Amino acid sequence: MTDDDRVFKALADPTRRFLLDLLFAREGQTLTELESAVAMTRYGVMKHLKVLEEADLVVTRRSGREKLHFLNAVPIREVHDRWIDKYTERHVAALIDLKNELESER
Amino acid sequence: MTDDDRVFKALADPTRRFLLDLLFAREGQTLTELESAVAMTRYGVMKHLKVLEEADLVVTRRSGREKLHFLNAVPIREVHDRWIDKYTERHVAALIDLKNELESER
DNA sequence: TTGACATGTGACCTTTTGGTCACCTATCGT
DNA sequence: ACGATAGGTGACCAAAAGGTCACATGTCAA
Repeated sequence: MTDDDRVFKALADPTRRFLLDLLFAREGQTLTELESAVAMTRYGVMKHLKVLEEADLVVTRRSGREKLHFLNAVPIREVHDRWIDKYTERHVAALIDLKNELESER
Repeated sequence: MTDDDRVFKALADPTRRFLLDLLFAREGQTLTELESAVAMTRYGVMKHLKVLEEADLVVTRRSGREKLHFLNAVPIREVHDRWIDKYTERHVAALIDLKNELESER
């Protein structure tokens, strides 16, 4: 499995995207903190965090008995740059689409 | 299942990303053409294309007995703008401002 | 030092996903 | 008209993913 593949697969699950949202809102949360924010047992959250870690979307630091989780945006940026930009051609395409959209509404 | 979810799930599979690559390289390919480019039966490709269509990443047009497939980058851009930029802090402010400006003129 | 707390592991189950196949319909060219 | 060609459907199967649980280790704090 390639790095890209791991990242895309990790992003495919809504719970995992929500965990990233939580870490984006506040870095350094523990498993227990994250667990309390989703309707799922600790074990489910652990599995999701493991997937995110293996995709390098989350990095961790031990602090005593706690494990702190941090969002790492680098893989997202890489996927973004290597793959998504190719299809979005943003600055030009967005304007063209918007123009068409507005014209069709007249 | 939300639109976002469908798009992320569709992008999670490497074969589907490859199909998008193929359509990016040459638009309007038929099922048979696409099939010949991947190590899989026609039925497998059909299933993947169905997932891509349901995510609106691929749009189609019938032409006689052929079905032509086209890449549609709009959902990718939406996911990109709504979700990925949040983590990558890209410089898209100008475009977004312009979009908002144009939209407010409606 | 001992009980509560934070995390970890492996087995287990269910649902989803990826893929194939038999069979079917529609359309083209001659 | 008719064979070849393009695409479609539903059943089916194996593998992977999502989730829970029993049990286990390490760490804090009084």
